[in-house]
Amino acid sequence: MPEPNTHEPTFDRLLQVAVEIFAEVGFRDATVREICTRANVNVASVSYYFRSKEVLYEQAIAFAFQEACQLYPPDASFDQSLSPELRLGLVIDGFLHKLLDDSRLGFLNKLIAREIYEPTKALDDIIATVIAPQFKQFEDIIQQILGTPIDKLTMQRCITSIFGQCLMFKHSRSIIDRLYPELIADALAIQATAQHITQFSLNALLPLKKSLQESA
Amino acid sequence: MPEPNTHEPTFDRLLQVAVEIFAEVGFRDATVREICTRANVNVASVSYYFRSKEVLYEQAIAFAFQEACQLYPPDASFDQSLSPELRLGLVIDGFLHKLLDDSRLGFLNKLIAREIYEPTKALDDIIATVIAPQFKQFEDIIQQILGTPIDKLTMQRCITSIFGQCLMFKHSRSIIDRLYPELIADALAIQATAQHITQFSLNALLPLKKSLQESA
DNA sequence: ACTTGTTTTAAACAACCGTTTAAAACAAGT
DNA sequence: ACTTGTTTTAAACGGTTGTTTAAAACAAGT
Repeated sequence: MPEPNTHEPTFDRLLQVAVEIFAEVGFRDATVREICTRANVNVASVSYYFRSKEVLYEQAIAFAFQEACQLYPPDASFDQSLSPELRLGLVIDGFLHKLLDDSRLGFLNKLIAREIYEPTKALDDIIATVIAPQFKQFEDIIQQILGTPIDKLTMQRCITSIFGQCLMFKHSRSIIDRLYPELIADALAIQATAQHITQFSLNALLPLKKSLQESA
Repeated sequence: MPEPNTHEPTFDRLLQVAVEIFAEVGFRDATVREICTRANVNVASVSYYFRSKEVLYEQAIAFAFQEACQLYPPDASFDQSLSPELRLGLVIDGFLHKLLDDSRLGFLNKLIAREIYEPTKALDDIIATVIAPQFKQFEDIIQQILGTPIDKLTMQRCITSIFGQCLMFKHSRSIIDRLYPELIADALAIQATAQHITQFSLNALLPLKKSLQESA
């Protein structure tokens, strides 16, 4: 029985493995030798098919993005018929699971999380195509929850607060593992944690509504 | 006029510069050559005074810790006579400023933030001496705010939520700089952002108190 | 079978890393 | 002045990195 990855063309195997390894250890710590070894491919193939490690990285991100698009099409969180509170919960739950899941589902979000912490040239693209839209979605949801327009900076801070609570579990994973491992022990725990972040944020947002109404 | 760092002994200059560079670029991306160059010292000095780059790193962290301890002694946030709400604000404000300040004040917290994202052997020490106590302080404050004992996991999640909101501005600095630069434009803006995180978290915590009382 | 263009391969390259070496420079005690 | 122990120095070492090379293997058309 031949290895499964021997049948697919070299180019595709390289891309797939590149996504995995870049997501695992980041651009800097990933070596083209490791990528090629795991893809059953000669070291020179990276230079041959892509021009450099950098180009391979960009293509890997693009590939992961395409893969993600067709893997999970427009979420239920975009369904405008649902209440904004429910949609906020769906977004957070999906985001957290993708950040913590170790299957192919989470590769894109892991690449992005790495790119956020240690940016490369690719970050600006990622912000434009992924992060800014996600922030916009948060903004819309928050807007609908509050009902009334809100101060621009306050809105930015609220988005940051929600986003920060989620990313904590990726960027500060080491702390979670050592101090609070139960919070992400299994899928159920993750779901409960997502539920907490949602409720925590909703609790925090509602008084903003009140103080706005009172001052009107 | 001789360079100021020529008078201090080699050992001390190495430590000081090491703290700076490790805080700036992290353990992996820091090169002993760069450290030695900026300290006006020969490359071999690292092996001579410390055994290796690793040991230098550990000593640098320890040095930064000592420096921080005598630079800002026990905060007002420990003053038990103040209200827990106020103390929460003080902790968050101090933490955020140290995370974002580029002077010597912030070196320790930057080293720690890096260590959290990409742990080395030093992390366990740091958790025991810095992070766990800080989390304990959050726990005490939250406890006092709520008045009544709270579920252990809920407590852990609340601490994580607050901590995550703060660390967002360090670990996801690239996003802030590109999308919401006004949030940390100057000391005043940072203070306002800290105020937001505090109010956001207080808003989120209070309903926990209510739901506990109601279920009692 | 032979040619042509593409793909794969083992080996080498140049640059950089942390670390070591052995000699030179220095300081202090006698 | 000379010895002894410490510090500094330029140079080199061994290993790893991304990238290149030039020859071998392969595929397809005629």
